[in-house]
Amino acid sequence: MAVEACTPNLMEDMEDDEGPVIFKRSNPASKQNQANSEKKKLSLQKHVGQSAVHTSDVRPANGESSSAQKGRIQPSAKTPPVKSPLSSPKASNSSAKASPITSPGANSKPSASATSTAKQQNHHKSSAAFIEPKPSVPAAKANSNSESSDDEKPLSARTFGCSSKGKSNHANKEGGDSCSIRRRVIEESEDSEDEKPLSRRFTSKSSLGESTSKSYDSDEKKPLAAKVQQNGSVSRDGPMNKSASLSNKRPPGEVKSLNQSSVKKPKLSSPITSISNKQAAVKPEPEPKAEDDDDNIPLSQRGKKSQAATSKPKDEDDDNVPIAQRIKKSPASVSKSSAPVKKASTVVSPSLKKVNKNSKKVIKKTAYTKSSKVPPGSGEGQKWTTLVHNGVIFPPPYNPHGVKMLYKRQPITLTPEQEEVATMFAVMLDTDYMNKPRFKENFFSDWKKMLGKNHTIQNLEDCDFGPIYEWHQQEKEKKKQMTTEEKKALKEDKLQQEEKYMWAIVDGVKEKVGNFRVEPPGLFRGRGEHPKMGKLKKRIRPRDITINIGKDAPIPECPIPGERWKEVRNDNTVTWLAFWIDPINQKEFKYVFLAASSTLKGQSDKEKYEKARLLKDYIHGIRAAYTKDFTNNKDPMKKQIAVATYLIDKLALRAGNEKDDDEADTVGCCTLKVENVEPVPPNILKFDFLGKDSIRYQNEVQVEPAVFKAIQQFRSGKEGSEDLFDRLDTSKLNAHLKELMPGLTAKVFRTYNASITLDDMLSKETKGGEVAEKVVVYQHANKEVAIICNHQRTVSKSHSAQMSRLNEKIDELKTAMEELKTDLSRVKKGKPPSKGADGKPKRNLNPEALERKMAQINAKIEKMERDKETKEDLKTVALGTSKINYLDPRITVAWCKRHEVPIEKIFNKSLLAKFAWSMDVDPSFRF
DNA sequence: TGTTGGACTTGCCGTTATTCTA
DNA sequence: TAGAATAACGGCAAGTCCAACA
Repeated sequence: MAVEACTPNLMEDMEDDEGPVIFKRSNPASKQNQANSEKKKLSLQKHVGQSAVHTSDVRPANGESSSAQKGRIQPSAKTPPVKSPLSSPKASNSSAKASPITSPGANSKPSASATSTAKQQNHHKSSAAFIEPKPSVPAAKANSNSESSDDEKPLSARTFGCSSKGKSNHANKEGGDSCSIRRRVIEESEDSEDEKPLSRRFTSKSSLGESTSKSYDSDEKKPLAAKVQQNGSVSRDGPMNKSASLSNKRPPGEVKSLNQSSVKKPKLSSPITSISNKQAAVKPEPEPKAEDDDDNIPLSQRGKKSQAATSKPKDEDDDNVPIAQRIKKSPASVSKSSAPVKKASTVVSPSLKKVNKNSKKVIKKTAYTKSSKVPPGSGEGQKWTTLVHNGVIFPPPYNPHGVKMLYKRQPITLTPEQEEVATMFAVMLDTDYMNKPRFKENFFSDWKKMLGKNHTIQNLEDCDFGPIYEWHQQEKEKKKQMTTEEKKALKEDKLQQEEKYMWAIVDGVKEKVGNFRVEPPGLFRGRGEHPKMGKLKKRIRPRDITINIGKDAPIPECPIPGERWKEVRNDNTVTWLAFWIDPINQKEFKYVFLAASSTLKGQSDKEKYEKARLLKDYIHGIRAAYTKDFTNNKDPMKKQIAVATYLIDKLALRAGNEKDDDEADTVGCCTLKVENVEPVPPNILKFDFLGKDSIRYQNEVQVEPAVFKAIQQFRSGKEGSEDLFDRLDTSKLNAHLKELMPGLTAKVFRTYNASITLDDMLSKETKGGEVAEKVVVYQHANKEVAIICNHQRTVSKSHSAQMSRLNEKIDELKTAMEELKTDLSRVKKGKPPSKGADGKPKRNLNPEALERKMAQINAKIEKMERDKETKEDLKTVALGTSKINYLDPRITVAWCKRHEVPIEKIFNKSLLAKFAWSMDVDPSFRF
């Protein structure tokens, strides 16, 4: 089906695609604004809200309903209003301005520390259950891989592989030190220098990349190297220093500047069937390449095969092969893969059946898994047979502090309910939310309802929450001052109270519960420019909560006397233990699930990765198919689907569901607006949009000319705020993807590309050496994945201080070095050493001793320089997210086994528990 | 066929615990 | 041993995606 797509032309284009790739990300630097907290506090005032009393939701528990129920399904109990112990006398109005709060201070938040020292439950059972019916590893197929080799290449291989120069752009926005990581595919790598931002730049490709081929065969059989000498701290220096660039998140205020329109898509929605009947499942690579095929191929050979396939100049390593090039890469492979695709062009299933000569094993392997989306009651969607747990624990009732805030400089007496909400606001005085008018408006609007329309407080501007803020700071300080014993006692006390809620018994197995604590009331902290930020998140009560539990299990006792659960269900087709309606968005729910380490979660995790691995078998055909479609297809919807799939695959974009007006205005692939993608001739696309969590995505990518042309076409005649893909939404896209591979959805590409990138980089870059060096290789690969997925983090508040300290130390060492040099030359001439800074004569050392000292200092300086570089390099890259969500742990475990790296060097306790199912993977496992 | 409800995963951040360094 | 740096943990917001419903 895609044969035609692979025209020589295209191939050429693809080659171009190999240029340096730079990830560009912005730096919102929202935190940076903390520095302004002083100023912020000066202007806490805001507008008057409304009247309309509405307090019942926020009142403290005053149980009035009957005692704990025994029945199965209980209707929610209605609760009469709670009498507030304190009346709210009217405070006198004075015209004076509210006094500003002066003390800055740490961010505060109702802490819910709860250090649950998770007793590790036995995962043996569970992991045993997950043990794959490990297919006997097929004989190495050292041949015929050319066709698939490229397809299986991770994105990074294309994007970062070729000496890409990571560039960092620090664009200061709103006083924040925002910067960006730019990834791009422009030929002239040198130009990166031009783009160098204020701060440093990093060459994104380290020397690591050079060690492409190395056989790990010899290591394969070795046991997990717990015995390997650990080298202490993981050195972050080394090759990884060089990579990428920095970025910061988008400053809140900048959101608007992007003109993200909130215009919602009037979807044209042509029926998906129009695609379906033509596009058939893309057959996986025909060769009987099992998931583990590659495992047995020495890396060196793999390297060779891909090189052969590309027949590129020697120094141009395979990393640099772009998607399209892979598609075209081995003509043979293309035709091979395309044939089945064509063949399959009638129906999905036949091709799939065929496919599953290959994927049979996959299906078999995942046979233990059940579709999670089967109609309840059908029996097939069953998630558990018996489920016992103790429900949830509620935050303690509000304990009034009695500190009076000021209104027009006069102390105001508030009811406990009013005071509670005022306190929620007061403790946020030193956060960035105080710079957001919407936050304050929403807060005041909700609070005003509680105050009542005749209350003295009529506007936020005249409110001075300073006294409450100060009180809160003092409380924090007191807590800090507690002795270790006191803290320990508190902790133990808490643990004791919570212990019973921490566990559930699922099918007879004790499993940890994830979030058994009901969320405390507070002010909603939406991310980005969320329209509902600042709204009151009311206190959740038992009557809001639906419990899910086994039929024969005892109903959890309602922990608040006199109240009862909203409902008790016995639904074994779902995994949640409890839920309540999200008080901020009534259309949504908050669930209580089992912890990540549970069998159920592990199972679905494994299914996720198996699906992504399955994509490896199909990816070649899929790429060929979309290439053909965006090149030749005249049907606008198909063309859009093809381009969207290309972007999702190439850039790891998210699907991009439609959003309501009451959500932050962010986009994903399907919801990109015209203004988010700027075509720059000849074939560069500049992306700039706010993605999930309002994290800015900035990137310049060289794309295939056909894609470039298509984008221009999709844009033509549209306003900036209109949808780029007006014929498309995620359901259509996913429906289409499912025709190409069973169960395929947009997000699978992210998992696939992340995992295969890790696998690829680890295999290419791991050399011998100390454990610490190998760990650095891992971190480097991890970082590349994080960049691909645009996983950012806020620059820590102390980052610049830390950098300055490092610089100071380096300077000191350099000065000492200079002195030693002088002394050495003096000593060599037979003179005494110069006097010290204190004017006293220094000890007379012989030249050898001086040289030794100099060497030591030099080593120190070098280490510090590396630390500095690494710190700067990673200051905006979040490595954890991909590790937790996108990287198949089996890749890591197998690599650790092969290279005798203790797994604890890579996975912390939580991850070890979460990935217990992957621990017995064969060392030869390859994604 | 589009919309919505529902269930789940993904993701960033603040707090707390642990480790490192002087 | 204290304070700083870093890692781990947990909270909760915000995505994805499926299927029932209108």
